[in-house]
Amino acid sequence: MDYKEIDGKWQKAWDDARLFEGEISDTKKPYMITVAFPYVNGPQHIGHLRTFGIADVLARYKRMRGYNVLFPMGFHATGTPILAFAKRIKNHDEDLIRDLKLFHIPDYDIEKMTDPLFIADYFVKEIENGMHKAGYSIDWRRKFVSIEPFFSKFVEWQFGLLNSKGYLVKGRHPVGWCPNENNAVGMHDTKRDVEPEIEKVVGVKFRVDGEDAYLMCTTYRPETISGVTNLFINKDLKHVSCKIDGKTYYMTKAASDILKYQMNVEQVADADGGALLAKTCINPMTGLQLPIFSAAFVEDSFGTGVVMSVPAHAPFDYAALEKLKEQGKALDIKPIKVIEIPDDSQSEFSKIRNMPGYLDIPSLVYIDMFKAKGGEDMLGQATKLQYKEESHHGRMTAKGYEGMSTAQARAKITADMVAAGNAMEMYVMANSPVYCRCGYAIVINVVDQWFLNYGDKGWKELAKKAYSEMTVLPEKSRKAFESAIDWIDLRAVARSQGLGTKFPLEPDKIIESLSDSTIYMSFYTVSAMLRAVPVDKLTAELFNYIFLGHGNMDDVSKSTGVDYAVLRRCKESFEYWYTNMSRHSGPDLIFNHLTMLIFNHATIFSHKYWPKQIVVNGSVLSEGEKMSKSLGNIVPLVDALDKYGADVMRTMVAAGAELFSDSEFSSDAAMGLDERFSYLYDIAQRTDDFEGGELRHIDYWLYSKLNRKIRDVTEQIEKLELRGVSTRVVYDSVLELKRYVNRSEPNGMVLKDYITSVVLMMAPTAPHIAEEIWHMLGNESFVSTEKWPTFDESMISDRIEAEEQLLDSIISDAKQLMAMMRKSGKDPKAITLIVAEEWKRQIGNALHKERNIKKVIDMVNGAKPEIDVPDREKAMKYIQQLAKKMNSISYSEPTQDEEFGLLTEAGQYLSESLGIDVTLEKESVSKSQRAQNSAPQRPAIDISM
RNA sequence: GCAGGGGUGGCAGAGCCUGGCCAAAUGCGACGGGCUUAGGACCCGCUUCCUUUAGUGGAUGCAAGAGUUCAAAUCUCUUCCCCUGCACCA
Repeated sequence: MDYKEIDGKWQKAWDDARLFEGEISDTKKPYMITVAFPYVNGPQHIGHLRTFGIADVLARYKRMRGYNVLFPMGFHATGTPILAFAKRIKNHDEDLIRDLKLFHIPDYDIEKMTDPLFIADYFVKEIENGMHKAGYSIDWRRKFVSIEPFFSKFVEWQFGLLNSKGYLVKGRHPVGWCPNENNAVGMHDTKRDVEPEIEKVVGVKFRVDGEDAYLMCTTYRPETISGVTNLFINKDLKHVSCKIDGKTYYMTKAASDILKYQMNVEQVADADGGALLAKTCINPMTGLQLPIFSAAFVEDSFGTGVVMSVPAHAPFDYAALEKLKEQGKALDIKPIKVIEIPDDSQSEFSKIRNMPGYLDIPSLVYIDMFKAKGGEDMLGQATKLQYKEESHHGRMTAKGYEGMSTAQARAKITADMVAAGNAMEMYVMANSPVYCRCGYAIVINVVDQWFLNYGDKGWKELAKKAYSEMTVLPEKSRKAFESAIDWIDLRAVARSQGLGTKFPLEPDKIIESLSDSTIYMSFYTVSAMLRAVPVDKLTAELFNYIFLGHGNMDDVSKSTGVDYAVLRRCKESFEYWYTNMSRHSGPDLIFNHLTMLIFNHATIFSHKYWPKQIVVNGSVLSEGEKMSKSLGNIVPLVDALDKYGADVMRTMVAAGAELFSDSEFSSDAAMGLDERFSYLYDIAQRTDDFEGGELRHIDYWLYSKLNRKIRDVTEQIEKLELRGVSTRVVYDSVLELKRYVNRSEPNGMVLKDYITSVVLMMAPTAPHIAEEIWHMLGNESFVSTEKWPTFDESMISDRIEAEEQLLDSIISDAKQLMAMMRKSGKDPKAITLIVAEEWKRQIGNALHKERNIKKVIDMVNGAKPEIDVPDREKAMKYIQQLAKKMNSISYSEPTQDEEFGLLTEAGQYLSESLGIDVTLEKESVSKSQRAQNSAPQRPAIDISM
């Protein structure tokens, strides 16, 4: 098949007919589909086909269901990536240039890509071209780019609105920070692209006995505070005393240098580590006096450089104390156990705890466990396992928290301690040191920032309400959104660099590029009309009128100078289309864009304009691997479309996997699809070669399969379970047709009916081939706007399908038998099939129903027999045989005569398939010894030699 | 660590919600055979083990273990393992 020619032909025909241009209608219900617009910093590869392709399948399906469908598209260019792209070109970045060449981008264009606007413009065109070639049913009149001035006006309006609602707040937030360059660093700004992992920990204050000063220890395990027996410092490090919020603390100098980014730390004086060892502290939970020792494992710049020691629950602490004891120090320190692991838990701990020698010191158990195993970092591994098992199975024994789970106690103790002023929350970098590209180690800075306050309670409630009314596909991603809505809190909205809209409250900043695109979908409803309006006329008043219905047309027209007809059409367009919108994207956007979209819609638009559906889909693997530059398996979309055709690619990538999982591109699968499409195309061409005529068993079978298919596929496509749709429509249809054609001479009318419906069901995923076959079948209309087929429940017959299956099992049984005979040198001449008697069916059905042998025996052999049998002894034997496999007895619908009739009709098919004469007889008249082996839907087979 | 998703035959992947007709669809791959000058095309068979030289039988089996049930890939619990996300970044 010449896919390229077919694709081009129908794409042009659709364009000429302006088939996909959405206009509002009085009679048809709207259905608007929007996809997260593509970011224009690179060409499209086949991965893009997934989200956009699925959306297009839905658009095409809904169109066939009679909806007035609008599928618009725009382009995203705000933020820093395009600037970074231009910078890399300027620096002649070889990797990037090589990638671009892979996509056949000519040198003279690459040279111009030092200009960000050129880049954006270039890829807008590239992507639009690819989308056209993929056959998306997009209304292109509405496209816009997110850096166009008229869109910026819309974004400014939105932020003004959010500010007036009080959702823009100034706040403080921990970020990875380069002390050298003085700016925030994310993963992309670090050496080897390491994400700085910021963790919240608890800083516990231990008051120095007899002084108004404290030693503070950061800990992940506040539940063990009452088990603290002493503190550790490293006396060889440089220490200082410093003031934090009026209180004096001792810590290492390095720690205080780092901590000053996240709190008010003022260094007062140097402090001598050795002198600190002479002091003691008070445990804020138990009041115990704690000595201070020196230990080498204490790190200079992690936390405060002061560590609390819990020998019962921390292998490092236990080991350090043991070492001290060897030196004659810390002799009176005894581990204090505060967490107990029950004996019956499935922990490693409980397996060996009761061995002699463990004086109720959990950490010692873990240490010995790993000592026995040997290997590196014995204490580290012991710590890890103990932490894990105590977190999982542990129960508190500490005073005041007895019986609590470790997790509960951790939260409760933290809260109690903070409330009493004995602890504070602070941040540490879990994977420190992380280095900025400039070479400096990154610290944590708590910075002032403008935020969108998604933590606002009222707003959250509103978002939850909006979400609860939405359809989410696939259903199993629902929970992810629920936790995202709960979790999302302050979100920084301004950045110091990047393309985009200026932040109204701080005009030297740019609005962060996910924040500027939370409600842009609504802009599609008016973009084509507003493009003609001078930008300075796009005031807040105008947007308030169009999107919120504020004010009246005359006033707005007068004050903005915009023609009232334009205003009215914009308002009508928005109010029509935006009542029914489905939003599509990949799962990576759940925790940011999609959640923000829910929040912003909920607060900006009135209830009827909230999104009705969110669809999240997986991505695409290329030949079994994730697409990546290093593997070199990135396939440019346009190349693939040219090589395999749009429909093969659409079916494979968009419909090749379940919604949430990754689909896979492979040339094998492409060949497989090509074969099936070709088969459908060929057989459609031949429908007129066959006569009509009275319907036979096999015709009813095909109708049954077809109607079942329509029923199931309709149900699946509604849920966008496209893998099921494509296997049923493409793969299964070919299998069914092959069987139908093999079984006997096709009925031309039946064949055409079948193919017509299959083509209609193919239209959303494989629209070009569907159009081609549709017209080949003699239709003049576009299949793209035809009606989706309906099914007739009465044509779906389990029985007929089971009966056809019976033929298959007879054939395979007989083949097996003949093979066996030939193996032993015998030569089969003819086959007799012996159909089981009626009483066997009755017994089988009774057993199936009653599941009770005695009852059935009674029915045959009792005082008042309900089942009439010719020979009671035989019948008893038969019951016993069946009883053994009670669970697998199925109900037999066909009577002996019906089964006989079916086999008679299929006689020729059986003979041909087996290559041997097949005759039939009933059990009662058969003289064969094998006749008694016959069972309902399992005729006995007698082979004569 | 927290949150979400998952673990099915050589591979991919259905089935699980609504337990029984499930040794488990379908596709790919491997193997054997046919067709053919040839074949990456097409057709047939086979792809857990045992049994049977006239069949429909049996065992084991859907990460591991336990439970519920007449009956478990499917329901419940526990454990192990894998993937994704954890923010100012599109």
